[in-house]
Amino acid sequence: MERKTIQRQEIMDVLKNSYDHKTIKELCEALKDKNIGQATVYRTVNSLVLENKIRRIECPDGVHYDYRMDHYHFYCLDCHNIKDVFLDDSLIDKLLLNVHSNSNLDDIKYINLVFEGICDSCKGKGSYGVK
Amino acid sequence: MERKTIQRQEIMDVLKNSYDHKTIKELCEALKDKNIGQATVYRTVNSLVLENKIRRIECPDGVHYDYRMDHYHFYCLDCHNIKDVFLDDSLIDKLLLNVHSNSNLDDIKYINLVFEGICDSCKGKGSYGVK
DNA sequence: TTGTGTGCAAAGCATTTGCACGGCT
DNA sequence: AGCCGTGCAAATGCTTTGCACACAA
Repeated sequence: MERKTIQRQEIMDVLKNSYDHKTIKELCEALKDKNIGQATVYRTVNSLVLENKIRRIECPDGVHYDYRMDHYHFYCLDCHNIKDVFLDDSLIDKLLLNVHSNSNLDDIKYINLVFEGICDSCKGKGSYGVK
Repeated sequence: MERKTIQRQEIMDVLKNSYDHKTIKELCEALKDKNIGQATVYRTVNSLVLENKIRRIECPDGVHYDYRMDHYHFYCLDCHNIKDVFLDDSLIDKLLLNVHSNSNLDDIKYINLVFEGICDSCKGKGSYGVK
């Protein structure tokens, strides 16, 4: 997929202008007045991920997307919010070096990394696990 | 979920004795002569993941499971095989410290980490991306 | 023009759920 | 006995696909 289409541009725009991390459903919702079919949203988002233009965030509550590739994410198991996690580049380098020396894998194209836990505001509530 | 049932034991046994990283479908397949319903497999596996007894591996080709929690995984985008990746504990500690200092999150219960790339044997073939 | 992208609707899968029954404790 | 876990089948939900048309190159 290489062509610049209106749909592709609109989808990127929604992702760029979002402060949250949208799911496919939310993307469709945000684009509903633009008359873009959900099949197009799926196809476009998939190709953007393959091109390393956007990040796919695999969370327990489903898949979310982020238009930036320079950071990772934290998912709160209590409130289900996603927070950005910026890691030092040097640490990522060490990580890749470690993978290489321990497993002899040196051609890594993508890192799927999500931390799951309890965020600061939820820790105060002490409600995790309470039904 | 706490009870020791035959089904729960059988499912753990299959995972323990597998060298690959089974999907739900493969688990059901391996258990088909044991007369265990797929709903039970789903329910049991989900609770085992929540209890941190097994690891959920989110790959582009679907979800796989590993009965060990002491390592991470690499997914080959070409041959779709999954390889174990052992990371130094000290590095994981640094990772968590980095998350804490950069994002103020210190209650992390689970790390979802999958490296995606081209494995050694596929690199030789040079067939990645060729249709 | 030519082939790729799009929309729509339907198909395809993976996962969850309702319900009655069975088996741990 | 009481309740949780199980099996079955159906329901749900997410994602992909077939096809005809539209549009970027």
